[in-house]
Amino acid sequence: MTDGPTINTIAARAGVSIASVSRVLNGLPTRQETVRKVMAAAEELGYVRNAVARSLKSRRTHQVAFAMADIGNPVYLAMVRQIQPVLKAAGYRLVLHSTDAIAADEIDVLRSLGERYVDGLIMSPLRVTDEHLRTLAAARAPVVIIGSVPDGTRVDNVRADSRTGVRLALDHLHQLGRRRIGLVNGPLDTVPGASRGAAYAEALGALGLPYDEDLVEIGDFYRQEGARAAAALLTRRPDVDALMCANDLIALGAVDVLRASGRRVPADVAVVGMDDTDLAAASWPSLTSVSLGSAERGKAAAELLLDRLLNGEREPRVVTVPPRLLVRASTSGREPTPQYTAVPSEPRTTDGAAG
Amino acid sequence: MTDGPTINTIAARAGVSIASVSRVLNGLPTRQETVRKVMAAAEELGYVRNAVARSLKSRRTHQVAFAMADIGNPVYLAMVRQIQPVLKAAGYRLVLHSTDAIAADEIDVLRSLGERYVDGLIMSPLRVTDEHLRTLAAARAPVVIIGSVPDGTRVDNVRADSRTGVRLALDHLHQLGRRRIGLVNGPLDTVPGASRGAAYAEALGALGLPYDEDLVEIGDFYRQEGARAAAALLTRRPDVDALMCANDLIALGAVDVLRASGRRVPADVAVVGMDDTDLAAASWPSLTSVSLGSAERGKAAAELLLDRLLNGEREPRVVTVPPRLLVRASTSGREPTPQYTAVPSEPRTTDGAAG
DNA sequence: TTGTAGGCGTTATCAC
DNA sequence: GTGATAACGCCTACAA
Repeated sequence: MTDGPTINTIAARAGVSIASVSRVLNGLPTRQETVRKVMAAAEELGYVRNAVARSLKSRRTHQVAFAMADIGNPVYLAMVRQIQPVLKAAGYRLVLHSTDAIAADEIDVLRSLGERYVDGLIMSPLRVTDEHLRTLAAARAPVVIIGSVPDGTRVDNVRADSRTGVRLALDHLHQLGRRRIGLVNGPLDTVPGASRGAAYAEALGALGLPYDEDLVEIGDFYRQEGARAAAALLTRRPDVDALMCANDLIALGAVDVLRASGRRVPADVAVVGMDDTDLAAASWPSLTSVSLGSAERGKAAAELLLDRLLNGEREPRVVTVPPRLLVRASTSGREPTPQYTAVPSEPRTTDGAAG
Repeated sequence: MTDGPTINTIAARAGVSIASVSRVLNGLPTRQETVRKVMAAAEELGYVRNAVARSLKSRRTHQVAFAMADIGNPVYLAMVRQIQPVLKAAGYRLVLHSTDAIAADEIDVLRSLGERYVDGLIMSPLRVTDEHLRTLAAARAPVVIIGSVPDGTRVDNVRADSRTGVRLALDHLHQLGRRRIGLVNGPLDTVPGASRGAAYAEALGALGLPYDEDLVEIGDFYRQEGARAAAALLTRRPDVDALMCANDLIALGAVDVLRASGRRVPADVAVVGMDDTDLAAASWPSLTSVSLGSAERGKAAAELLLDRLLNGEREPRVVTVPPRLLVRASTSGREPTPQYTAVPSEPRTTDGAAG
């Protein structure tokens, strides 16, 4: 663990100048003999390039940051899983930030781009405040935002379409003959909560169903909160025959409550979740869920960022990932063939525990 | 997005030398008037320190890397969730590596420490080969290994104890009156597979139960592989009354198969998983699982590393995290109060989708 | 208290 | 081809 060798060390050892060492190491045209000497010296000394010095000179770190609200949330993990390999293939490292959904922290991350420790940033903020937009405009490195920003914002942007997603779910439930479809939503002051609430009302209208506020309950995006909210809704409207849930965790909580109340899923009440996290396929009954394409959004964001790193001056682009309805047992009643999609199909990956 | 200001820019603007600027920015004793001028100039110019130049000089990046086998695996995610906040609190950034369980990639990560883009590394290798050990000994930055290394290896090391873990599970099953306890294991050439297999045999012996190779089936650490292996075992031994599974995914696959074969869980066959991933609590019936303390191991590793970064020359330390049996419905038959442990209890974290 | 100058390890531009 | 030499942005003796 002593101080590593530098090109100076090598130059001395090989009896050449540091310029020659650098040339050899970078594959620039050099006399064979020199190449040999330098390579030999580098080999013997166990030389490794210093990435920091390199970055200072080249103004490139080959690092990209991903800032998410909560590293514990499966949705972001699905994104990380896609982002990581894309960046890795392009020779970039991934730096992770978890902002705990605090706006100030997100702003901080944006500002810290000025430190130049990364070449770019992918960020998935919970809300987009004016301050976000201002800081964004002044950002010192390319940024890709996952989540909607106001039209006209000059930034690469990857969006989900939860409006269509909710519509898909309600159409499905309607086709199954359900007419008293409840909504268990998250807080309305979050972007997803607001948009899903509005989409629910709109979809009901399109189906010719009345909007009944007794059928709507607000909780939070957790299993327990979902359970609580579902229970409240069931008390008010024991005749509900379907529950649209604003995410999978809420849906799992709803299933818990339905089961506890002696109702069968889906025979008595059909349940639809959202986000299609790993838990949807793993639960029993498996959960019908609207995928908002977390994985695709992550991949698209990584690709947008890489593209901009190569081509800094192109126009900002907006990518919208279409939703997809994954019908499983919680609405169809037929449990699909067991198939687990949580882990990639690489052979020989184990669970990493030792002992 | 033009070139950011440097201390030179500020010095010019404030009419002082770069040394004074640096002093002010670092809070060294300076005349009030100078401080004022420098701060004003810095403010106006929107100055942000360049982390790369800083690192070159200070030889510290304030970054730490975490190398895991597979970013898709819940076990590693549990570790990342703990590692991240610990590092963040200490002012370190987290760089993520996913090595796809390829030994050569892991060696690469170890070697790349010479590039000095991080101050230290936490690594959770699948197997520890001689080359790992050699590269480890020559590593140019502090490393913490999660997973067992040979005794005497001079490296900070965090271990699970799957031997005791398997023992806990088998004791539990035995107490429930189960006597024909099968094992659905992963590949024997992985560290976890080997140790869990041995632990199973040992625990049976301690309980006075015979070892019957018909009760043991090898698959891989995935749900589908687990299902296949469980099916094979059931065909051979239809009278099995409990299944010990080498991880949660295998256990979920086993439950699928048991259900498909008309057996009740746990009435006919009790099932125990391992690792206590989020899926264990989320599935139905909820899964009894042996926690090997992934979260604790992650936290311990981060703390060991931080400690060494402060105190480079202390003796290597070995931390062993004790296992814990979490009894749930797949063995006890009583479904516990719905409670979701996948996400932290921070309020107001949403699922991050927008639209 | 402040400024000058050297160095952290590389890359790149010059002459030679 | 090769070797001095000047950046990259910052910190820090040392000198003034």
